Amino acid sequence: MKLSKTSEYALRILSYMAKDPSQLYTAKQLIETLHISDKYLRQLMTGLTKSGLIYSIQGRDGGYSFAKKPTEIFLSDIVDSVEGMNRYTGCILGFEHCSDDNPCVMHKVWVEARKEFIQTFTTKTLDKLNLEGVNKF
Amino acid sequence: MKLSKTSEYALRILSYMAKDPSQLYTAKQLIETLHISDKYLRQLMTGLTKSGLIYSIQGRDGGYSFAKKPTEIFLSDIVDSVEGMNRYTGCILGFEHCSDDNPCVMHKVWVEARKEFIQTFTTKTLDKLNLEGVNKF
DNA sequence: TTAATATACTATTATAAGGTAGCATTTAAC
DNA sequence: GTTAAATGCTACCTTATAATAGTATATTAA
Repeated sequence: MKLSKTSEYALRILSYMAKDPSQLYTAKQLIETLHISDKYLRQLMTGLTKSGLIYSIQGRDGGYSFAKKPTEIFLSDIVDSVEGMNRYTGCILGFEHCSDDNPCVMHKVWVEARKEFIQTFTTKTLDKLNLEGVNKF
Repeated sequence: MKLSKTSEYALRILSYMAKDPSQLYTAKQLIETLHISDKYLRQLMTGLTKSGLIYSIQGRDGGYSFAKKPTEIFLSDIVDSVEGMNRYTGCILGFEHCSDDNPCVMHKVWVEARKEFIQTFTTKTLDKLNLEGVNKF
């Protein structure tokens, strides 16, 4: 019931940016505000750029900004772009061929338990979060 | 939204054993039926033994059996004993001090999303699973 | 008491995730 | 053009998880 560290970072960064979505953010600024290591953040941002959630401007006075509006970015989009689709689906017992039609013994329990999670993350957009105090930590 | 491989194995093994809970199962039998590697399964079983879910009988004609009845073993007990308590709780954004009183921006969303998971795993016991075809994979 | 058949323990190896380093590339101010 | 300030790329290092190997210990049947 954990997401990867990389997902945590991606959600933190984009939540922070969503508070003022039209701004251009430099890597330096994000690093200092959110306390994420330099090179790791850049890698992550490159990934988010390639997946189309943000765009980057290279060179002097460059930085990152939203490519889609926060009203159009679902939380699941962020997780999916970092972890690869379906990372957080799949059988809890690790069976390859487990499905609704051919369920493992824990299938029903697992599917119901994660339904709320998937439901929330595929319907909530970035702007729906209460972004007050987004960088207070 | 994943559990560790070790949790997967633990759930698989105990689900299998729960179909005939009074039986004494040898490591060999579990390995052959469930296709888990020899030494890894033994390590795992030693851990489950220490956490009090099963007991082991050493020596010739030994094996593993339930220390608690499947009706008394919650799915969360199994996961907790393998992963350590609270492995699947904690803040989705990785903030140490995030709590109901001092929530991060995603706290509310996250708490609601995982509620069903925690609810299910802390209330469902092993015997409540539909154990038909537990070893068909 | 010996041999056979179990589990227990400890150390090692392999793989994946997380994180770091250095150089290359791009762009705007001057 | 040159320089400064920004992102991009690739390779490497570190740490944690997963898996393996070998030896020790326990128990029972003969």
